[in-house]
Amino acid sequence: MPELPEVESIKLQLQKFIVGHKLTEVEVRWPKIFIGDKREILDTKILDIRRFGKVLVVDLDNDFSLVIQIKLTGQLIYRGPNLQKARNLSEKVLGGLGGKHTHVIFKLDKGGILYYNDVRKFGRIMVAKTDKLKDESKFLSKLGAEFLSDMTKDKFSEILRKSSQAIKVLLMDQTKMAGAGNIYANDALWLAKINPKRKANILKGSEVENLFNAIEDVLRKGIKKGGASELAYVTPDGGEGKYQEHTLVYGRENEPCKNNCGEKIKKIRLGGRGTYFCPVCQS
DNA sequence: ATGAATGTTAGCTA
DNA sequence: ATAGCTAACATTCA
Repeated sequence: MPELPEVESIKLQLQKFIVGHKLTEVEVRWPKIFIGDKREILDTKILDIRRFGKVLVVDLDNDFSLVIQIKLTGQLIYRGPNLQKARNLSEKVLGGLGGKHTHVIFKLDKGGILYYNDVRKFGRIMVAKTDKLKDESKFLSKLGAEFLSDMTKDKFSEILRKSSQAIKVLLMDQTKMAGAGNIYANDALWLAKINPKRKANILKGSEVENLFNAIEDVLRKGIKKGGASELAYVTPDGGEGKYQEHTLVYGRENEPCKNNCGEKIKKIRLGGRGTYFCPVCQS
C-alpha cells in the first residue's frame, strides 16, 4: 500500500469527513476484498480512525472495527456534505467513482458516500472486533515497532545488529519495523548516504543513527506533503499528494544526484524491488 | 506487441 | 528461522 505518510494523510482527512457519521448501507461489489459480515457494521456510528503502520482502522460504536489495507492501488474517496472545497477528482481515480474499479461503497447518513476503489484488487477490508484486532489480523499481530511512534534508536539498532539482510530489504520488512515502503526506504538510504545493498549488521553506529534519523525525516516530510501520488494514491477528497515532486532518489533513474556530485542516479533490483541510489554518494 | 514494471504482502519452497 | 521466488491483478511503459 502506500506507505505510512500516505495512510496517515488518508486518516487525517477521513477523521474530518466521516467521524460521527452513521453507516447506513454497505455495497460489496467484489466479495474477495471484503472479509467478514457486513451486517455487523450496518447502522453503526463511526467513532474514530486509527492507523497502525500502513493499516487503517475505522472504529465503530458497536465494538467492531474495519481493518483496511489499501496495498498498492486502493483508494478511499469521500463525497458528501463535509467536503468543503471541492477539489477536482484526480485522474488517478481510474474509471471514476462507482465505475469499474469501485469495489465497495459505504453510504453514510446525511448523504455522505465513501468509495473504495482498487485497480489491482490487492487491498482488503476486514470486519473485526475492536478489542481483538491482533487476533483477527495476522498482519497486525506480526507488525513491528513503528517509526514516528514506538520505534526507538535502540530498538532499531538492535534489529539491524541481528540481521544480515540487505539494509533496504530489512527497512521494508513490516514485521521488523513498520511504516517504510519502497519510496521512503530508497530516499532515507540516500539521505543517510548508505548503499542499499549493504548488510544491516555491518553498519557503523554513526550510520545506524543517521539512518534512523533519515527515515523519520523522510516520513515526516511525506506526511507534510500529503503523501506521494506516484501511482494510484489519492486523498479522500479526491486530490493528490505532493511528495512525488520532492523525492530524493525514488523514480529518478538517470537524473542527476541531488548532492551535485555530478553522478546520475542508478536503478537496480534488490529483493525484487526497484532500488534507486547514487553510486558516488552511497558507495 | 510482448514483456516487464508498479507505493504490498502472503504463501510456498528450500 | 530465514531467504528467495511467485502469485494476487490491471495498467502503463519500453
